[in-house]
Order: sequence, then C-alpha cells, then structure tokens
Amino acid sequence: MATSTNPGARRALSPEERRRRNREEMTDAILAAAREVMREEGVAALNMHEVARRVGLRTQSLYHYFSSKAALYDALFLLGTRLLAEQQDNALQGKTDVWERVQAAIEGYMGFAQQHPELWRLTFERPVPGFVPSEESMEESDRLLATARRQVAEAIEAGAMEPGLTPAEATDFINSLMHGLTAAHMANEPHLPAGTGRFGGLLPAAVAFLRAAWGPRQHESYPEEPGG
Amino acid sequence: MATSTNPGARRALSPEERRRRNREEMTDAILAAAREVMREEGVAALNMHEVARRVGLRTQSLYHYFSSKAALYDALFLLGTRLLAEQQDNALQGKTDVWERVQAAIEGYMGFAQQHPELWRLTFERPVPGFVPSEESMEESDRLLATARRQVAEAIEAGAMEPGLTPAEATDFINSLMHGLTAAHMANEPHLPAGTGRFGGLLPAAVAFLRAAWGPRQHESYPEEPGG
DNA sequence: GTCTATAGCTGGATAGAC
DNA sequence: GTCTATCCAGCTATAGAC
Repeated sequence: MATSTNPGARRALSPEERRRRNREEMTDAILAAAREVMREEGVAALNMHEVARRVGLRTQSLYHYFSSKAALYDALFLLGTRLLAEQQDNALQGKTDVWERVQAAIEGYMGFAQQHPELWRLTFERPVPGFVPSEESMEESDRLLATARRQVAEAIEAGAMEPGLTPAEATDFINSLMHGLTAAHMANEPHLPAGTGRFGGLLPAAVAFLRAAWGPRQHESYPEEPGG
Repeated sequence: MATSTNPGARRALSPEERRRRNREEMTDAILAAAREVMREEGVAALNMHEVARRVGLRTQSLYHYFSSKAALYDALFLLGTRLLAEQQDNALQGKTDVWERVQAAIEGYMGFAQQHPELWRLTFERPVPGFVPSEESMEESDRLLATARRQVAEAIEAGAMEPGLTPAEATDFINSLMHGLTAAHMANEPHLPAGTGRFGGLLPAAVAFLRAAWGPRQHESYPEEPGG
C-alpha cells in the first residue's frame, strides 16, 4: 500500500492502479454494450462483433476482457442476479407486514424485469441453449432463493402464513406466481411500467389471493388443508 | 371433382393431386425438421441451412415451401397454437366440475410445454425479437384466449367461482399462474413429465388455493372482496 | 492492450439452368 | 421443384506485430 502525506485528498494512481481502473471501466463498458445488443436484438443474438463496434474496439480486443462469448454471458448472468438481489433488499427495506413484503417482492421482481429485460430473460428464461452458468454465478443465484425461503419459513413459524406446504414449496409457489405475472406482462405490455396494465395490474389481486388462501384462520380449523 | 367408377377404392391420384400431396408431405417434413433444430439449438437459432440439410434438400429449395425464415416461424407459431387448442379440447372433454376443469387446463398447458417445448417457447416466451406473428396466426391465438374467457365467465355466472375480478381478469390470472408454474418446471426440470417434480408437483396445491380463495362462500358474505 | 491479418465457418437469399 | 453457382454478409477465435 502507498503511504500518503495528504490523507483524504485525491492522489495520483499508481500505474497498476490505473491499469486496474481502466480495465474495470472497459469491462463495464463492454457489459453495458452487451446489454444493449441483447435488448435490441434478443438475448440469444448477442455477438462479439456488435459489442466491439459499440465500445469502439476491434472484436479481437474483447478477448482480453472476456475469454469467450460464454464468459461474457456468465458475467451478465451474475450481474443480473446481483442487481435483482440488491433491488429486492431495497424493496423489502422497512416493511414488516408479511403480505406487504410479499407484494413488495413481486413488485421488485416485476420492476427488475421491466428495467432490465435482457438480464431478466437471460437469468430466468434461459433462451441460450448452450449456456450454463458457472458455479460461482449459480451460488449467487442460490443465495437469492435461500434468502426467500428463510423469510417464508419465518412467516410460517410466526403463524402469519399457513400455506399447508413446506417453506421451500411455498416459496416455489410464490416465485412461480410472481414469474407468471411478470412473463405475461413482458410478453404483452413490456413498455408499460411494472405493476400497471393488463397483467401488472393483477398484482394486488395476486396478493389478496395468497392472503385469502394462506392467511391465518381467525376462527377455528378448516375441514381440509389446501395442500392435501 | 373427378368422378370415380369405383367408389371407396384407392384410386390413382391426378397429377395435381399428387403434386399437392407431395407438397404437403414436404411441408410437414420441413416443419418437423425445423422443430428439431429449435429443440436442439434454441428457438432463436433456427436456420434454413440446417433445416435443408435434415430434409435432404439444398437450402435454396426451401424457399419454394416457405418464402422466408419469418414465414417458417409463422407456420410454426400457428402449428403450436393449433396443437395446444386441440390438446386443451381433449383435456377438458367430459369434465364438468369447475376446479377439475381448471386443473385439467393447467395440466394440458404443462403437458403441451413438456411435449413441444420448442413450440411452447416460440408461442409464449417470444425469444425471437424480430418475429411478429401474422394476423391469421394471431387470430387463432386470440380464439384460444376467448374460449378460456367464455368458460371462466360461465363459471362465474353459475356462481361456481367468485374471484372478485372480471372474467377477463380472472382468466389472465389463471393463465399467469399456469404459465408461471410451467415456466419454472421447464427452466428447472424439463426432463420430468408434466405435473411432476418440484414445480409440476405444485399443481394440485395451485388448484386447491384457487378453490380456497375463489370458491363460493357456503355461509355469508366476507368483509372484503379479494380484488378490492 | 490494441492493432492487422486471417482462418474457417455459417448464415439468408437470389439468378437461372434443367 | 430441384439443382448449381454465387453473392455478400456475418460470426468466433487465433497469431503475431507494435
């Protein structure tokens, strides 16, 4: 580490720091360009030529940043997972009521799909046949699911939710419903903001539906469990 | 129409009949080959060269059957819509109970996706950016939705279903849930039969939830409608 | 790190002979 | 209806100079 006689001030970067910074900037630029291409031409139509053109490099120079097209896809997959995780963290911030949190999570997912359709498709629709995410990327994606499961489990334990399913199953169900509404929105009215339009507008109804089916029974037990 | 002195017997085809039959056979072979390619290499990776190779023609000869790649896509889209409509008709045959019918419809959709993943993706995930179905194809697809809406409307009118939504909204909701479960199944366990596995196995639960949330109230009115 | 050059392949589509 | 021939464009990736 270099010592500084002027702490807090912006100091000149060492050559290797500058190199690292430049590399990061170029990497970010490549990722941004790749996302543009996927948005305009389809996720599966991503190609190194077009990306290179957009960042002002020759195609071949891209290979200094990403060793292959698959590596680029993988970085995009990881980026998508991280952006979604971040967005969900923010969306749930400060919300304590279970159904409010469910609604916020669905809203967050829909918003993510609407804001970053290319990353959403890559991550959740898998339209690129040959592409398999690396272990590292899958771990990040697994973390996201594990977090959701933990929260559903807590809600069930607290008696705020009675799905008649295991926490893992209940999470899968919520996620499927969430994805279904989002996919319908994206296929039919992708230009409309998340949570609006023919399918986005069904969000409150979806939460009300879950609440009606899973909400704690105020009175006594029902004749049959839903999951039976 | 040609007259026949030997009705009921297999008679020789006229040249133009033979031509038409040959054309139909070749058309079917091309469609089958195209589906293979989409299944193996991804919907968006369909290409005329590979299709031609598989049917034993030169690429250029395909253009006698489909005037462009887009026309081929369109025929596949139409085929998918028709196959699904047929499958749903069969699945609902003889079923009268509303929830049994809902379950059968979801099962049918899942089965369609599982048996014809390439047509399902083309029709419902739209992974080919430039591709817009022709009016004719869209009409067929609209018919499918209209049929579903009619049935939901009837169920609501008969008092068998109280979603607190318009028939169109309730149909969209069911379809979204159906698609969500199917998409999750296809993304995670496409090799497992429809209705089984981590997501497919949630089907009975999904129907039970719909019944719990939308089933007719045996006693009096609830304080609030779910859709409010 | 970026370039030129290039290999080597695959793609959609057309013209015109047979 | 199918063919040969052909066009022109696109693509991933490597080798090696600067």
